[in-house]
Amino acid sequence: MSSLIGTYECKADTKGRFMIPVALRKQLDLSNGFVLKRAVFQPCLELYSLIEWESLMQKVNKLNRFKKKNNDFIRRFTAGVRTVDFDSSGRILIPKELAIIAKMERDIIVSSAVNIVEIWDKSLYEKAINDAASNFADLAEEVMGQDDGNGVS
Amino acid sequence: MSSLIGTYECKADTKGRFMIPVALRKQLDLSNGFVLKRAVFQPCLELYSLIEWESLMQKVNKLNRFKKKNNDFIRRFTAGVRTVDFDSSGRILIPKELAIIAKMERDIIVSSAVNIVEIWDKSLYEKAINDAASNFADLAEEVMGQDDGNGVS
DNA sequence: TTATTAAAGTGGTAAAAAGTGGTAAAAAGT
DNA sequence: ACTTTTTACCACTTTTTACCACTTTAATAA
Repeated sequence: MSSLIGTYECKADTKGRFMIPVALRKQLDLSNGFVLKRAVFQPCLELYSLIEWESLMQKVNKLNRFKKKNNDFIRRFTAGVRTVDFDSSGRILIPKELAIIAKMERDIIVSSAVNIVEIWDKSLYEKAINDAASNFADLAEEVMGQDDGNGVS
Repeated sequence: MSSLIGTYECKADTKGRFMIPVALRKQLDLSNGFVLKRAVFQPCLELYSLIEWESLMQKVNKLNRFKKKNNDFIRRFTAGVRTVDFDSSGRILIPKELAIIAKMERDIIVSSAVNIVEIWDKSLYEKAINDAASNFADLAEEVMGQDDGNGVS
């Protein structure tokens, strides 16, 4: 699958449904449904095409479950998976539990991340972006910002 | 066989019964009953379809029972195995001993783990998930390999 | 053993909650 | 200006919850 492009803002309705922006929807393979899951490191959700998910699971399926590490990995990685579909009007419904995990309110950010789509509550998204930005600044300064005249300006 | 997909939250009634969510139930082969057992590594229960269980038992049966270690393993592994069925309304009853082993209270998590279903007390599940998150990067690297473009983000 | 009692398990149902499908009007894009 | 997309609803269906009443199994005491 070619990589997806775009960050979009949308609004959820009272039932927790919202429309995936057309521009993004056009890039998705709608034929087989999707898998929505909680992300591992961030309070957001991830949307996989079913194809993508199944091929991941095929790999996971090869793991020996009598190793605790594998067992833990499988559990953590597949935590909070749900299948979702677009309804007749092109909306998806975020299951209650997942909406709670990602602290989703009205304003939603839908953002492509290579071959999956991330779904965020808007304010958390902005926070994450800002945090990442300031970390990056620190990192850049630490690595490149020595006062010896050889730093990168 | 394609993998099971879904993490659901349910509530047990006073008798320790709860409904397997339809979405998950639809994915299960209901014709032959199920095997419920305590997990090896974690305080949770595992639900196997009979097919899945048979194939696991076939592996176990290959072990040489004249070795004490194997014998001990088999005993422990098959301890607390129970067959369960859905009742007329699609509920399953967790046998008392198993409920105690998994410390199950009202809030239950039912979660697919590739080809079996794990059943957890909610608070223990959350704890397990959070514990796993802290070393997920290491886990993922070890379990799935990395940086080959097919890894897990 | 058998009668008595407690605990575990079964079956069903009304009411609440969650999810589905649709549409008119507002907003955005062309 | 007109077409497309999104929002904010409403009405409806399905699923789940929280019960109650009953049957079976197990445990205990006479």
